Amino acid sequence: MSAFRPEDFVGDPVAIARRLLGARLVHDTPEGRLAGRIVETEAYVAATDPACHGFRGVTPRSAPLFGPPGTAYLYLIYGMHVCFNVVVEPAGVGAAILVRALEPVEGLEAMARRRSSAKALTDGPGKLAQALGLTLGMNGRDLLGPGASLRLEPGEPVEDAGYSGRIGITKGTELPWRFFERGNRWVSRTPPCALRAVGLAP
DNA sequence: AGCAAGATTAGC
DNA sequence: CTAATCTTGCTA
Repeated sequence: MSAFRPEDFVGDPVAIARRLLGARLVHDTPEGRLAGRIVETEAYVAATDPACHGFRGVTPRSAPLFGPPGTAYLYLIYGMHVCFNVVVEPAGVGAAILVRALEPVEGLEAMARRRSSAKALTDGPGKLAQALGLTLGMNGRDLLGPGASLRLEPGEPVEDAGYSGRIGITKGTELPWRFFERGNRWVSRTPPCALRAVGLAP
């Protein structure tokens, strides 16, 4: 596989979230190329999922979420952190994969500058957005075009993946829609409640 | 028009 | 454990 096609992001959103592990998120900036391997994801689906921003239909904020597959959907959370998602499913459906963690691959120095820290570069949704310089202005962009400065590229599939309930939400916690590469240091720690919610712990 | 909650993070 | 910080979307 040389490049993603829109149809790679159509199908079961949960399966796509799992499959996205190992793909590369690349941002070409004036200071150089910033890239990371996706090691933690979560699926959100408007139709059935109360935690999804599109659950109550299209709103000004969630509009990009209803775009075509391979679109970027970014939003501001807690008034200060940007979160990055990849839209999946045909236009109008409203589903996306939140990228929660990256393993830094290229441009570590620039990432550290943006983060003003050498550690904790990309081990959280807000942190990776800051490290890669992702902003709300990138909302609605196509991530699959070969010329896109912000793009998604296929990578080696992740063999050893774990799953759990999604983190940091209050609705839909029982859905096993979070995926991560086992043993990767950039994956955020799984709270016990996220395991219990999906029956993985007593 | 007013307000509570939020797909988080850093710092004490 | 809690403050920070501000937009969104509901309720009136």
